[in-house]
Amino acid sequence: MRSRVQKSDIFKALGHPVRLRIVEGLLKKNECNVNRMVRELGLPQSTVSQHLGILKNQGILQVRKEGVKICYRVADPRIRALLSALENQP
Amino acid sequence: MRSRVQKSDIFKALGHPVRLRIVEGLLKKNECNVNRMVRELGLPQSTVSQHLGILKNQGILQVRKEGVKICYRVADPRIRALLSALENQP
DNA sequence: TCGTTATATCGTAATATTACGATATAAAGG
DNA sequence: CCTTTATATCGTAATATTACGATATAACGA
Repeated sequence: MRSRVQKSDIFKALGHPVRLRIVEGLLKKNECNVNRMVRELGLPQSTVSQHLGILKNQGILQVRKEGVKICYRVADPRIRALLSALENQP
Repeated sequence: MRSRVQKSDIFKALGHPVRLRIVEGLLKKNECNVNRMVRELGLPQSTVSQHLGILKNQGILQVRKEGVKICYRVADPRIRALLSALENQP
């Protein structure tokens, strides 16, 4: 339940370089399946899946099944705003 | 120094409920010394100091000495934008 | 100088996270 | 049914974080 997710949990979930790369990639691509992320990240499948699970649990990502493939996308609209807040003003 | 801080490190630093409370309090008050934060947070002084150190190391907080007291404030202008990005429409 | 106040750092036990191979599950195609 | 492909979960060793008392440091006032 996203209502039970604390604000600090959102930050915590994004506070890992791999997870941040996943989220940024998804914002760019809109949607991506696990295997493609595994290839692009160059990390073991179990590692990527574990990170995806964390992001999903915080309500940051959302899942859609497409046959055998599982496609992830960013579910929380605040995430894009969050990241662009870091890009701007040095 | 801030140039070496990864984006995910900013999120990581904010990804703890106590540190987030500290930062939010400082954004509200503009500036605050350690002892006052200790009183307001109701946590041991060493615990608060440890969290302040983490926030300072990431360039999120900045320090000013005022006699014996050490006053902290938010140094990184992106932090306010970051937090308000989370407030709005979920 | 001494005591007090304010803050940081140390030491460390408890807890949490991370990475990753091994294994499980489940859909699709033959 | 069997195999392959895609993904999740398990088990666990290594590592990191957390909380907090104890201790150190440093400035101030008496």
